Amino acid sequence: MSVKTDLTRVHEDLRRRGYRMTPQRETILQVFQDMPEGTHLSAEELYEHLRGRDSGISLATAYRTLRLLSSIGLLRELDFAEGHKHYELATPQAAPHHHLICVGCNQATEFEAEELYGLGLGVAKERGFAMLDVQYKIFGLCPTCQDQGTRKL
Amino acid sequence: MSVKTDLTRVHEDLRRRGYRMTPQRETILQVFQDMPEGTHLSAEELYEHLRGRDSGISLATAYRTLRLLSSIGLLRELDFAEGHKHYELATPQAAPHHHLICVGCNQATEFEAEELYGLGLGVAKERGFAMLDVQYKIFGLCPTCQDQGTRKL
DNA sequence: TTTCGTGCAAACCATTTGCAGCAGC
DNA sequence: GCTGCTGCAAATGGTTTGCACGAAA
Repeated sequence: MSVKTDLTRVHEDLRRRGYRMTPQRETILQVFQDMPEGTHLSAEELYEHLRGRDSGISLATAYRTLRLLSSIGLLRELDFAEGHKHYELATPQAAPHHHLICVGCNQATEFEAEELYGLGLGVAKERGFAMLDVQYKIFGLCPTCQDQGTRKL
Repeated sequence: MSVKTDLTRVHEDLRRRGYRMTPQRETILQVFQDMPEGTHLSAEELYEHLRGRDSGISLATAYRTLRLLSSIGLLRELDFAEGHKHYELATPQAAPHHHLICVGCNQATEFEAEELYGLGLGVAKERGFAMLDVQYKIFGLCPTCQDQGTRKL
């Protein structure tokens, strides 16, 4: 789990597919690794972190890297229905965490539910699909937003 | 289940909230009702159908109406992670259907899984949320796309 | 040295919005 | 007649792309 080992692995993952390791890609991965487990960032949020580090990495590169890292399975692309994507470190296998989303304040809380993974595998297999990911989302109003009746249209 | 009864109900749903019934809204609803159960359309796709009917309804109105009808629960907003939303008739209660999505060709297949609704209710309740909707998605590669190895990046 | 990756700015695409006229009720 | 609704066109916001230069391997 050391950072050094991790980077080496990433480097190999990239090269195996004909991609290169660059300081930008390294930095972006580092940002995700430095955050509490399960944190998810939008491209814009990642860009803010990068600016904080004076990395000089452009927004375009942030987007390109997010896409690349997702495509090789290092990040997971999340889509809450709010107009932009979020990304999180894809912990190798392990508990895929699902989300409870407040449509009032857009806050997303995580939770686990083992059975969802198996269920997905079953359905996928049944239809000859090779499953890549499952996402379960509950949309609702959090206690605070229920009080305020502030569902924004 | 007659169309006439349905429209009256919609009319009332709208008026109760201070909205008006217009021919545009009626037509758009009709488009959804005329499609096979469970069909989902993007705004752009709806617009094509509207053009086909020579309705003269603008794209802006299509968007506005989709949002409105979703907000009062007549349509359900779906979000496959492909950059634009889809909408489908929200059958009053009944089996919420979930989706198996091929990331290669973007085709979405539906399936049912009763247990997902109850699971959502449980998690939501546990945290004081008022649940509005649950969506379960399985991402993967359909048989055809597995063969072609055509996951588009 | 050959590609691939990056920054920049312009382009894109889905969606939203300001406005003036039109239409429910 | 008041006010919400619509069409149009312009604006917005997230994301992608063309290009020329810089840098992995």
